[in-house]
Formats: sequence, C-alpha cells, structure tokens
Amino acid sequence: MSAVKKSLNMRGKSMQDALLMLNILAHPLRLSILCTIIESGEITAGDIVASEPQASQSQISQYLRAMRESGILTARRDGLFVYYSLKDKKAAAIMKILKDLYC
Amino acid sequence: MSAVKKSLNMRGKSMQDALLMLNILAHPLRLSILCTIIESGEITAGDIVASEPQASQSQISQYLRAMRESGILTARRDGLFVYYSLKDKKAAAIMKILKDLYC
DNA sequence: CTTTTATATTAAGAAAATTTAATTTACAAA
DNA sequence: TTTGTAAATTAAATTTTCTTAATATAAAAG
Repeated sequence: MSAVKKSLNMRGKSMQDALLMLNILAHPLRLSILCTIIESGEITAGDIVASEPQASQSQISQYLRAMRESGILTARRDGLFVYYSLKDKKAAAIMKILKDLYC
Repeated sequence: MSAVKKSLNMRGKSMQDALLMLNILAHPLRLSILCTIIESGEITAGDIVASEPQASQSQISQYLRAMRESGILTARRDGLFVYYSLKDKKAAAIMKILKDLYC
C-alpha cells in the first residue's frame, strides 16, 4: 500500500479528461452536431450545416474543428467534401447513456 | 404512426434536460463537490468547504444552491449544520460512467 | 441580548465562451 | 485561368459564466 490514498474518485488527470469531454458536450449546438454525426456514421460538413437551420456555417465549422482537435471527431476530405465521423468511443458511451437516461 | 418522425435522437425537451445536467457537471469545482457528496453519502457544507482548499466558502455555497435548485442535490438542516446529499439518480448514473471511462 | 459558528446572499469586476460578419482557402470543372 | 461550391479562418462584438469581497442570516450557547 502506498502512502498516497488510492481512491475511486475523479480527481487528478482523469478529472481533467472528463471535464474536457463534459465541456464539449455541454452546448446545444455541439451536442446536436454530435447526435447527427452518430446517427449518420459519416456525414459531410455541409450536411451538418443543413441539419442546423439556426446555426451559421462559421459556427459549425468552428465547433467541428474544436471537436476534431480535442480528439472526439475525425475528418477525411474527398474532393470538395469533408466527411466527419466519431473517433472517441468515450464520447459514444456518454451519448448512449444520455439517451438512455433522458429519452 | 404520427406524421412526426419518432427518432432515437436527443432533440427537444430531453436534450434540454441533458444539457442542464451537462452544464452543471462541466465545471471542475462542481464536479469535485459532486464527487465528494457521492463518496460521503451525506456531508455538511462546511466539510465540503474543508475538502476544497482552493475554493471560497461563498463560491461553494453558491454552487450548492445551484445544484439544489436544479434538483441534483437535497439539503436538510440540523441545528447549525446543513447536510447535503445526492437527489437525482441520473446524476449518479452519469458520474458512474465517467468514473468507469476515465478512472 | 450578545457572541460565536455555520451557511447563505449580493453585487461588482474579471475572465471565458459564444455569436456574427467578413474574408480566405481548397478543390474541381469549364 | 476563371468560376463556382464547400469548408475553414479571423477578428470583433456580445453574452454568459466565474470569481471575489463584503455582508447578511440562522441557530445555538453563554
């Protein structure tokens, strides 16, 4: 047994990782974009924009980048189009439990 | 079958409920307070303050109130002390999966 | 009634996130 | 090489959230 308490809590680096994820999910547009991507499997940026009539192309592009840079999404370009899909399985797991709890 | 598409997604009121929860969890102090309360079962406001050396009493009290008003926590007073505990089982379920995923 | 301890409230300033508008880059086709 | 479409970038304005400091309330004890 080490001198450091081995607790089952969320402090330290693991908490920071969880917070990063929570902060991304905790926004209506980002959460909705994630729903759309999960439902589609893979979808172009333009189709995401089309699915969010109230949001601007700029805002969506900014959030797609943020989610890509944080490792939640991946993107591949095919000609003019950029296809987004989910990369982080932890995001999928959290989205699933949110659906189970709230839907 | 109604004309409205019956989808398995997160839109509408259910999404708003989930967002309310996510917004509360998405802050290091609030998340840490919730961890402490879950670990303790029931704990006084003062002991929560003592467990957060970097946070002020005022800030903790404000967040306790916000979490109580949003239905996540309950509180009971016994003399000078106010005991907090978890009320919303959805919060517990989300905290559990966060621990499973990130710890 | 005064003091002490625990907790809550309020308001203002500081910091961070969100939103919007304008512009730019990337690629393909004519 | 110009044009059109898709997507990304930048910067400023706006809004929201967080933090701090000061004060107030609630309850018990002396």
